[in-house]
Formats: sequence, C-alpha cells, structure tokens
Amino acid sequence: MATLQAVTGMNDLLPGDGQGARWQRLEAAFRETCGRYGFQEVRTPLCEYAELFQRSVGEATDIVEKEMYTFDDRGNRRLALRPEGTASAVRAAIEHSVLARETVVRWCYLGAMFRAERPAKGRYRQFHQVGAEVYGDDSPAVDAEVIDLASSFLQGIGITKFTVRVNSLGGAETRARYRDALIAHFAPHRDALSPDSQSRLERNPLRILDSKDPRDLPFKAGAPSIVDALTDEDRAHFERVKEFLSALGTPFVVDPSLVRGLDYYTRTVFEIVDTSGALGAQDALGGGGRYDQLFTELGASKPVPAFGFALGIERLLLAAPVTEEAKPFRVAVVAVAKPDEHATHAGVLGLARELRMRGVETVVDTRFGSMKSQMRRANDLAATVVLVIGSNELASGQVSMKLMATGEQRSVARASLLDELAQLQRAAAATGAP
RNA sequence: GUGGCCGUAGCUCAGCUGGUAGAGCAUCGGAUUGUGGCUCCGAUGGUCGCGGGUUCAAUCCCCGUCGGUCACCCCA
Repeated sequence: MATLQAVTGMNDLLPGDGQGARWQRLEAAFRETCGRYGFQEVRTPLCEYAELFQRSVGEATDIVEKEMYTFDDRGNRRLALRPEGTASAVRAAIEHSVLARETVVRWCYLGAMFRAERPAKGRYRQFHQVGAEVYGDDSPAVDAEVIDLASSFLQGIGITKFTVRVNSLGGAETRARYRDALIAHFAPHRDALSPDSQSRLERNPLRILDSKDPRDLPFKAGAPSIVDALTDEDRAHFERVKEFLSALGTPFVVDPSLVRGLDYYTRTVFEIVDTSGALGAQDALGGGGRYDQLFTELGASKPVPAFGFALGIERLLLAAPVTEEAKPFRVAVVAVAKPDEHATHAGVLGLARELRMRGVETVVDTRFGSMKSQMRRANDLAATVVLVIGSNELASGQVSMKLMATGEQRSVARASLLDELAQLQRAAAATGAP
C-alpha cells in the first residue's frame, strides 16, 4: 500500500460511528462503579523496562515469550509496551511507597495494553483494559468484594450473560508442591502429550491444565487436583471467599482447572467468560486474582498482599447491548446574507458565542453558503432549533426561531431568546428528547 | 507464529467461459431569489490493494506480496 495505514491490530475510533460514544459511556460507568467501591484512578506509563514484566508476568508465559513489544531506547535500555496493567501499578506503588502512608490502597485504571498476537475478533495488538487492584489486605473479603465489583460493573453496563469461574492456586509452598505432583503425573505420558504441553512440562506444568488439545485431555482428566494440594490456610481462605461471594449474591462456579496465564497469581484466581456468544472464540471478558508475592518479587521491602483484575474494553463492548444515546439539545445559527455581507456573518458568530457561553450547544455552518445548504447542514447535525439571522432580523432586533421537529417558526426578541431556549430545553429534557 | 476466506467509488456490493467498470447509499448542485427532512433531475467521485507472469487484450487466469477478517495457539 502506498498510503500509510494504522499498524496492524491497532484501530482508530472515529466520531460518528457510534463507537466513541460507547467507549466514553463505558469508561464513565467504570469510574463511577469504582468510585462507589472506594477506588481511585491511577495512571502509569504505557512503557516500562521490559524486566518489570519478565519478573512479574513470568519468563515462561506466552505474554513474555512471544507477545511483548520490546525495543531498545537511545540509552540501550530494554523497554516494553505494557502487556497488562498490574505490574506497572505495583511498580508505582512500590516506587512511591504508597503503603507507607496508607495501610490499604485501592486503585483502578483504564488504558491501552499491547500484545503482538495475530488479531482476531475481540483480540487486537493494541487493546484496552479497565482494572482494579487492592494492596495491603489479605482478607478473603477483599477477594469477594473485588470479584463482586467486576460482576456488578458488568451488570451495570447491561452485560448479563456471563459466568464467573473461580479457583484457588494456593500460596507459594502449595504451588511448588503441586507443581511436583503434576510433573510426576504427566512425565510418564510425556511422549503422548501435545508438543506445547511437552515443553510446558518442565517450564510451567500448571499450564497443561489449561490445554484444550485433545491429546492432553485424557491425561488432564486423571491429574491430581490443586484442591488436594492446598494447605489448611489456603483452603480456609478459599472457603471464606466462596462464602462471602454467596453472601453478596454474586453467582460463581468453582473450576479446579482454572490456572490463568500469568505467573504471579497465588490463592484465589478468577475469570469471567461471556456466555452470549457475541465474542466469537475469545470469550474471556477478563480475569484476575490474588498476588501476594508480587510486591516482594518486584523488590518491595516487605510483603504486601494484593488482589486485582482486568477486563477488556473491546470485549465488553462486543458483549454489551448497543443503546441509543439521548439526542442533545443543539442550536444551529443560520445567516441569510450574500457571500460578502460579513456584518451578518459576524452577527451569527457573535450570537453563537453568546449561546455557548450560556451553556447551549451551538453550531454554525461557517462556510456561509446558501441558506438552503445551511439549513441542510443544521438538519444533518440534528439541530433541535435553528435561529435565522438576516437583514430583517438585524433591522428589528429579532431572531427567527424554527423548531426542526415540527417546522414551527416564530419571531423572538433577542432579549428574550435565552429564556425561550431554556424553556424549550427543559421541555425536551422532560419528554426524553425524541 | 500456522491455516481458511476476502481486497472493485467515502460505505455496502454487482461485474456472466478474459474485450481497460456499474448500482444503491453518502457528498455537492438544481427543481424552491430568506427555510431542512420526502420526491424528482443532474454532477463529482475508481492507478479494480500492490508487483510480476500468461495473453493481441487481465478486475477476471497464475505466482508473489501487502492488508483485512475469522479460526488455531493463547488471552483482554
């Protein structure tokens, strides 16, 4: 292609296609929901030292192994566009010692993430997530409350067909023990496993449980359950989480094969999948879990328990119903004048500015073509009211006011114009603006 | 990274065994010298993704390439 295009898998969002407005409403809804749960928004850079993700997400994960956008900056430092949000937020929390001032921190974020995968429906190289994290509280009540936050946010934006799957991976010692048990189980069948799972066997045996490859299924079925490997403390924690979720009325199912793709999870993990079929093959709306070791692994001076989740905005929008936005009350000012009658044009611009200063959305077709073309433009822009200014109006101190819905038109004194418009606006709001 | 399908006007698409392109919508103008939507008339708009090959001749056939899309892997 001779003309420049957007990078593969990275998309424009144009006004007028309706998507931009949906994004804005979704983001507003997320901030609103988070606010009600006591979360504050944090913003971190799109780019970090690659090492941050290697250490947090894990060297042996798909994200780090083959999906990260990494490059060297001018100082020959290895950077990466962030593939997810948790690592950056934790880094920022450590760097700014936020837990020295507050014992518990509740953060939320929204923004672009990058993964160099082949795009498909609901999967893009630049995609966007909303997420929330709690630092400094190891109570199972946090797990339940944050899962509930995600769940009620979905319902709030009209997504009803989804399933919350939960599992517990246990703490560090459980994971180590379970890992050994898995290796012991799968190793004898090594040659029968899928090639992917063969390599997972040494590097990350938990991920074999995630496999959908038919060759792995028979061996998965007989694999030891993580539930049996949990310590008493892990088990008690998980039981509380389930209790609290039930008490909150948040539906969930326990899925012992749920392991998630990131290394930093401990104890509770969860995933939310769409069941409406709107997402195609990528049915995960998001997921998260507890990561009690991550602060320490990233160099915090003392351990900090943490819990968080992220949801994919593009996928939420695929799953959410498309709702009509209420039409705004909008005024168009039209000039009736010959092309060189600049005084009339100036009068139109002046009136428009006056209205805007009073909070009225006002548009002007500043090409000042024929009145017909200006009227057409006003109609295209869905103006509720058109104000016409020409020599007649200028001479009499009046403005011709036309209501586009009915075609009704009357002459209004400049002095009472704002009152008239305010009255119309109230009436439009009362009837729900057709 | 692997595979299927698809690239013709701004958009959605048609184009018959190869004879250098058409519709609808959109845009602009006119019918209506200061009045939108509906209708009618007209106009603008295309290196047929790009490169090569076969042919007298390629939008059409072949190869390559780029892009899109869906799926696999995995994930948001």
